[in-house]
Amino acid sequence: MAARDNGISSMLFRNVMAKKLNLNLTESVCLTLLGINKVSTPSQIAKYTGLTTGSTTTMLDRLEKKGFIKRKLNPKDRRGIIIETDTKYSDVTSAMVVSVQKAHKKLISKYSEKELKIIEDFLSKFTNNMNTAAEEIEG
Amino acid sequence: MAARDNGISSMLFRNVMAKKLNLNLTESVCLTLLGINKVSTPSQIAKYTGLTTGSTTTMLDRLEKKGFIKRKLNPKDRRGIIIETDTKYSDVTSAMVVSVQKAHKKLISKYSEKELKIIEDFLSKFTNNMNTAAEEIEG
DNA sequence: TTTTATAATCAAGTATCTTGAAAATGAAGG
DNA sequence: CCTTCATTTTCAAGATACTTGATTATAAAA
Repeated sequence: MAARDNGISSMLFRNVMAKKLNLNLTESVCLTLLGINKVSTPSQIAKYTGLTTGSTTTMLDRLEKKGFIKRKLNPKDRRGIIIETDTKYSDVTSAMVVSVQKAHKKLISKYSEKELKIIEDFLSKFTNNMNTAAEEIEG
Repeated sequence: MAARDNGISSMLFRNVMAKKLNLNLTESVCLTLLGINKVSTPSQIAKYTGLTTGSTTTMLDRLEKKGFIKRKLNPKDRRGIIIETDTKYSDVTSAMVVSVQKAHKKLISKYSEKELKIIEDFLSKFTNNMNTAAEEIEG
C-alpha cells in the first residue's frame, strides 16, 4: 500500500508540475523520459507514451516551439532524428524540484548504508515487477 | 534514483493499462483515485486531475457510459453528487493486475518484518515529501 | 535491384479540453 | 426571514490535442 501510494503521489506531483509549466500530461511524460535518457527518438516516445507517431510529431512541434527540446540529425539513421532536451527544460524544472530534492536528501541521510541497500533493492525489484507486467499486458 | 525510476515505471504501467482499457490518462487517474477512496466528488476529481469542472463533467459522462462509475445523490449536500466506481471497474482491472500483484507479494515475502518496516517507513516519508512539495508548487 | 520494413511528417476528421455562463443549493450577515 | 455571496455541477461554443491513413525518404532483406 505504501508503494502504491507512492506511485499515486508521484502522478499527482506530475499533474501539479505540468500545470505550472503549461504542459499537458503527455508532454510532461515525454520530457521526463527524455530527461533521464530513457528515450531519444520520436518512435520510442510514441511507444512509451502510447501516442501514434502522428501525434508525437505535433507534440514535439509544440515542445520545440516552447524551447524545451531540439531536433537533431541522427548520424546512425538518416530516416530518423534525435530529440534532446534543451537546457531551458532542466533550468525550469530543477528550480521547481529543488525543495523536494532537499527533503529527499535529508530523508535518505537518516538511514544507514545497510538500510538504504534494502530500500534500493526493494524498489528496483518492485519496479522490475511493473515493467515485466507492463510488457505482458502490452503484448 | 531507484525511487525515481519506480515513479516512472508506475506511470508507464498506467499508460499500458489505460491503452488496454480504451481509457485516456485522465480517466485512468480518475478511476484510480476513486478506487482507493482518495476522492468521491467531481470537484475533488477536478482538483486532483487538474481538469476544469466542465471537462470533469464530460469525463464522468464518458466513464458512466462505459459502465465504470455511477453518479449518486450526495445526502450531505444537495448541490453535489457522489461518484462511485462500479464493480465492472474492479473486475476488469483486477484481472489485469493479478500477475503483478502476485509478483509483489512474492517479493514482499522475502523481507523480514523489520526490513519491511524500514521500507514502508521510507516510502511513506518519501510520499509525504512529494505531497508537501506538490502543495507548495500549487499554492 | 526489387521488395518490404521503418522513421518521421502531414492533412482531415474525431475526441477531449477550456472558457464562460447557467441553475440549484448552501452559508453568512443583517 | 431574506438578501448576498460562495459552492457544486452542468452546458454550449470554441480551442487544443489526438487518431487514421497517406506520403516521402531511407534502410534492410530477398
